[in-house]
Amino acid sequence: MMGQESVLSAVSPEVTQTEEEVPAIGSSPDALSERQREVLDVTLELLIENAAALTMIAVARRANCSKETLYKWFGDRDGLLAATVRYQASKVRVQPFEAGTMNRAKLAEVLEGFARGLLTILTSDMSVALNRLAVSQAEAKSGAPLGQIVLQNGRFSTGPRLKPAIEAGMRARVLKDLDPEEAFRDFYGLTIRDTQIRILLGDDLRLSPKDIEAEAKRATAQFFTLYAASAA
Amino acid sequence: MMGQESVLSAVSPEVTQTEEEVPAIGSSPDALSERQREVLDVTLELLIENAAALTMIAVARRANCSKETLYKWFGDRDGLLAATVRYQASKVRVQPFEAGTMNRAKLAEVLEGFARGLLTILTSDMSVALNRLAVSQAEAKSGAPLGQIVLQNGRFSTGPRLKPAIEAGMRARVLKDLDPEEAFRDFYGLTIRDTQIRILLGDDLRLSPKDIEAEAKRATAQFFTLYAASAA
DNA sequence: CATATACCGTACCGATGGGTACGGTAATGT
DNA sequence: ACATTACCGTACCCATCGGTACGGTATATG
Repeated sequence: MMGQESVLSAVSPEVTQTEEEVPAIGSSPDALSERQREVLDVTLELLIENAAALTMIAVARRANCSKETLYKWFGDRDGLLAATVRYQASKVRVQPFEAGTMNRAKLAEVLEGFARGLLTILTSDMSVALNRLAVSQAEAKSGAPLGQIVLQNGRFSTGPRLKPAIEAGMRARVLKDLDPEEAFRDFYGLTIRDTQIRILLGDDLRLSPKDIEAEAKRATAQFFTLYAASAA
Repeated sequence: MMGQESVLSAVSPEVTQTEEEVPAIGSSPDALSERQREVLDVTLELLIENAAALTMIAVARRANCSKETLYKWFGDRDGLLAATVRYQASKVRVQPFEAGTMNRAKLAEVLEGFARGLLTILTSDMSVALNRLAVSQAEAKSGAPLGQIVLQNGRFSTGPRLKPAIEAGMRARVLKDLDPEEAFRDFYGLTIRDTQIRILLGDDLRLSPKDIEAEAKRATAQFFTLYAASAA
């Protein structure tokens, strides 16, 4: 017994002899086999289509696998969900921002790119579906804190990634002295405003790429208004 | 038959001879009897305690009423939920802001009060529970758009209420010329930032009254930085 | 008193869905 | 060739829950 055991180990005691697949970049896909990734893709698919209809049989049927296999791999329904969320999160790895000479134009570019990315992600069907799922499970004491994973992906991952740029901006005297975490949260607020919550609540608020571009520019300009170093 | 019929009108084929209650302004308490309000309070209670355990029998038991009565009054489960959300929304009516002389200090006071209120509401257990519920039901095509009601309460109600103040600020040359709706959304973003979504996702982020006070002041100051009229 | 109304409490029904068991099959290893 | 492994598909069990039915009681009304 135990050739491919439960993935939701969170520890993965021994397993993982990885006979075929390179773990790719660090992201650590938790030793998911090709087939397992297929299953998780199906789960995401169903989740986006209709979260209410996301049942074990539905997944098994569309993935052409048996329920028994699902339970063997993922333990139970929550395990499947957690694995799915983690899997999706692992797909969105981004470049960590390379430090270099920093000036206002460069910082503006980084900020704008960040805002664009954030708006694009958070308004996407995928993100909306995952956030809805995580929110609705958030109160359950179930050991799987989906919310944390989602936050990791939508906020905590981008936050630390942006902070170095802000700090570089401070060192280059482009920005005032400030707490990078607070500045980041301000920028986040200026970028997202009420967009995400409205979408999550079902408000039909769609952003075209043009809208996103404009919003990113606006947020960036506002950020500079708040935090640009006063004089030279 | 039919003395107190289904509340979730939306259809109510014949009924509604309205022998007693004026519908007041649109929203109105929808002619809820004392006993019905009791039931809805129980529902809210259960919702806050543990939304997953919010079952018809649970409500009936704690409210000491029969399931049959619940169905008679509210039609079905969704009807009960919708009535509950609407009921709670009806409890939070606020004063509509009285116009008067406007200056920077006065506007700052209004903004700060608004931000305080918004933060207080959106971080409360009640709001979190209702938002979780509405978010998780948002995709369902069910005729009851809980999300709209919740938005009405958490954003759309406060938005229009704040706009007159912003407009007054513009007229008094305290603020630049701007689109009140956009300015409101900016202020909303500066106030809430990532607070609400983090709480909804289960992040244990608690704000003390002191914190809320500070956040409100910060958001207000930032808003003026963005939008104060340049010179006199 | 008789009747109707409104409601409670309990029992019941049917569907759904999580979780398990089992038989069959294809591939792999010895 | 045989055993093992991993898996599919189906059938099955069981708990839960939405929704309905029914009997009983208190109140009001004529």
